[in-house]
Amino acid sequence: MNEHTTTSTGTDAGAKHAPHATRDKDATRQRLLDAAEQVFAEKGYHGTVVDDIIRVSDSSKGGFYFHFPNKQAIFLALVDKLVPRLAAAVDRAIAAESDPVAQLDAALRTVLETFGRHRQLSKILLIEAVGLGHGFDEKLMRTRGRFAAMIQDYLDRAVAAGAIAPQDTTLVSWAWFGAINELVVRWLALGQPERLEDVLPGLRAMLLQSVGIAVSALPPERRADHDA
Amino acid sequence: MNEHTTTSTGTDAGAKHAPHATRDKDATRQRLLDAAEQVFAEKGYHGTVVDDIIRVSDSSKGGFYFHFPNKQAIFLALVDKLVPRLAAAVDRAIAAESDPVAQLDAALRTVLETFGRHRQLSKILLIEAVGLGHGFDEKLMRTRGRFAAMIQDYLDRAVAAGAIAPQDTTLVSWAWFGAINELVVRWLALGQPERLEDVLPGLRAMLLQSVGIAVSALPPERRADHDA
Amino acid sequence: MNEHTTTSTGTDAGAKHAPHATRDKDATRQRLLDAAEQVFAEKGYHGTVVDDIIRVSDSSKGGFYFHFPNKQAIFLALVDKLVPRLAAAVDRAIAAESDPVAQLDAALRTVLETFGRHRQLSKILLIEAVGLGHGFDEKLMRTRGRFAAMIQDYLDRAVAAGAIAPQDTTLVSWAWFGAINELVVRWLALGQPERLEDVLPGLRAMLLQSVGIAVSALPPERRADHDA
Amino acid sequence: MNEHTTTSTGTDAGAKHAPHATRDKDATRQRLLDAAEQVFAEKGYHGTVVDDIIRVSDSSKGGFYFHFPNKQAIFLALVDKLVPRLAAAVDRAIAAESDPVAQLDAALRTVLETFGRHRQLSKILLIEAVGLGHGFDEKLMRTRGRFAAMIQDYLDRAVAAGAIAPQDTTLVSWAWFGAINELVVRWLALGQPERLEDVLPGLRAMLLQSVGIAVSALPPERRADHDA
DNA sequence: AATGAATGAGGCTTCATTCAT
DNA sequence: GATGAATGAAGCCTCATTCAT
Repeated sequence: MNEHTTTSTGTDAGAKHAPHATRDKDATRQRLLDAAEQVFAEKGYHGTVVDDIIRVSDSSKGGFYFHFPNKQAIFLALVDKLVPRLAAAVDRAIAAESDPVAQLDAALRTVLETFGRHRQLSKILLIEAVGLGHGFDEKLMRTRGRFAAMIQDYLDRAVAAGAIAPQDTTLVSWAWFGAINELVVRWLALGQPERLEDVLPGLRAMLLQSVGIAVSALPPERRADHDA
Repeated sequence: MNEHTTTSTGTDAGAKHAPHATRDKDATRQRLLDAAEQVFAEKGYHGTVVDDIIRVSDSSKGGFYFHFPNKQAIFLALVDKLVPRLAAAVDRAIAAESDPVAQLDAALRTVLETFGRHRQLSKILLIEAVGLGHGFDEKLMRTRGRFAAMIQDYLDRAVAAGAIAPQDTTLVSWAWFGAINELVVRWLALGQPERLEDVLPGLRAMLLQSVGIAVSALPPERRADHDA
Repeated sequence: MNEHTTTSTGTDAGAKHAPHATRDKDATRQRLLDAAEQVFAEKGYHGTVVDDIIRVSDSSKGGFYFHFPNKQAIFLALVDKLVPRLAAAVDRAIAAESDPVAQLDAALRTVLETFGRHRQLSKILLIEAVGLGHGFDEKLMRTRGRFAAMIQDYLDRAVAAGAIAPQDTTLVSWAWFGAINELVVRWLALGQPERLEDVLPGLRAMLLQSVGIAVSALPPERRADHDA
Repeated sequence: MNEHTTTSTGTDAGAKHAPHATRDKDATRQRLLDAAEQVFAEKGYHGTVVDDIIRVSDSSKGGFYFHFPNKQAIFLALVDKLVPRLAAAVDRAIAAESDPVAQLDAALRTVLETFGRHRQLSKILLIEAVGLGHGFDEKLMRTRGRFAAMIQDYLDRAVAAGAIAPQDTTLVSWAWFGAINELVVRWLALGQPERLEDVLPGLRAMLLQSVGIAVSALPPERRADHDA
């Protein structure tokens, strides 16, 4: 019934006299989001019933509908929280490097680590959000497009920098997204490879080569072990 | 798309003495499958109501449940019909060529043409079948794995033939599948590019390069026009 | 119990040239009845689906509805076959004796042996036929009433013969029927006692005493073992 | 018939500050039970549709399934409410007397009066609950066994008190139960005799004699119509 | 007589959402 | 803000029965 370790707002003790106990309100909302994340990842969107979220969050029907207008809304709120987070992390990683190859390394590592660390979010973003129909589809494609755009942006800058030859970066960016996405999904669904990060060396090589950047001739099996 | 051509007895044109009136049974089943294909593609799995299929197929509740034990079953029947069809077509295309590059060209062309021609099947296979939960998930991953295996098989033979360097073909095959898949999904959801086949040249170049096969330096925009 | 070999008409070999194979017709009907008996006893009236009967009888929907207008009809046909059979057997047993006590012994033994031998019929008659609603209820009460009437008839004759004192034989006959019925049901449902016939001595004593006939003072535990 | 007197909170007449609005919840549940009692008695278990109960109780589908997991559950809830009620009443009646004969009189009177007053409950308990299949059967036999055990307990005490001779009280108790049961069923189904209580004298005499207690030749209460 | 595909009314149950407290 | 009982539209599926062959 209570704050269940309010992740986000539990620490700033200053806000003692918030009007109408804002803390608890936020806490409830957060508990609902946490529960939703867990249940959606576990049972999928349609497999999840609002009561599941209520139960796991230890709140109530009324509480749920006070914070979210409907089931779809909490799902989208979840997605909307995840995407910018990941996007920002990738942006930061890229910005920290200057060499295109190093940038790709950094970005890839960020993506894989993020997904690797948050199975639940990953499932929601990459699996559960697919095939939902209605307004979901566009939402999802916009999300995917956003990732593709980030990749394309990176590629375009690489082209501009002369690091790679001019090419259809739009197409390539979607293809890259698809490739990365599939490996994550495989990991989520099949548990292969054991550690998601293990796909990094092979994936890196493949992507670089795909845009014309020669990769050292080392056999990937070798690299996989001591690369990073 | 609705071929109605009864698979089993399609050859004897006269068909005077159809044994056990198998004609009508198969025809009804086919009408149901056709309707299901249409409705599932349009509304998605959960958006589709059994009554929709009944109505479109112009049959009845009882008829539906006579032929399929439940809603899920007809969906899987659909998928199970599509996958082998596509797989066989690709196999055939590959078998018709001997040069690895030509094989990839042929396979890719087959895949894109097939999907391009059958929007509905494509949506069902690549979008609707995702995130369905239950026993669906494994089913889907098995399907994807099957395609990945086909790609890997191709790649392994290319390695054996010395056409490409040894590498982690498992990883690459999934990545390829993801890349191709994503471009088809984009086309389905966003309508870009207008004709799915237009992704062929760029995709082809990208994939070949990704495994270390140098592709002529022609800018892809150029090639797109007279390649194919 | 499922003789499949047409019980009723199987023997008169003369009827070779019956019009339109009457033999088979009756055989099918019998197969359906046999199957119905089995399935009704197993699953109860509502738990039984017509398809069950079809399957067990190895016939067809059409066949079923050719021989019986509906599900209810085959059930009633079953009951209507059983009741006269049992009634006649009891009548015969009674007629074979002249002493009232001997008559009761004979009748009781007949009833218990019949039920004991035909669990399925018993279940249908005494359990499944109860609480069916509709026109069933009256049918059932008529059946029970018929048995009660038989008992009353016996009692009345005993009264007339001076074997027992005048009393409300209507009431007693229903009570007797209820008592016997309950012991059979208990055996059917609980399997107690192991052999239905084992209730005979105790039941006999109780019934006789209930109408004022003194029974030998032997403790029933004793009698139960070597009486029969 | 519909007492609506909430069992749990019925005593505090003021009930101003009902905690957690338990009032309404219980009231709804009770309305559903009342409605179910009525409809089940009228139409039987299978003849009753959940919608009937909804309508009569003036509640809603959701309300029904909020209070009971399914149709079967409300039926069993009904039975589970009736049996202990009757059992307790009988126990009380017996405890109030010391003489075995007086005890039987009291118990019998209680049973017949209870059933006589609650036709609906009686029908549910003695008729509708029979032949329901599934888990119902055991439930029912347990119920019947409970009544039989009560009777047996009474008889055993009578034996111990030397009021009746040692005998197979298990068998007799079931037989008694069957006899009583049948007379009630007859009254329910055939309306004979007009007042259920009218079976008392005859039944009493028969039961007492059945265990060896001589009943005075006095017509009990004039011997019910002076025999038939 | 028999076959079995087809029909469709109707049943049970689910679950997103509302609302009085 | 929170609670949880109540609502009811809608979905899936069953199954007795019909009917063309």
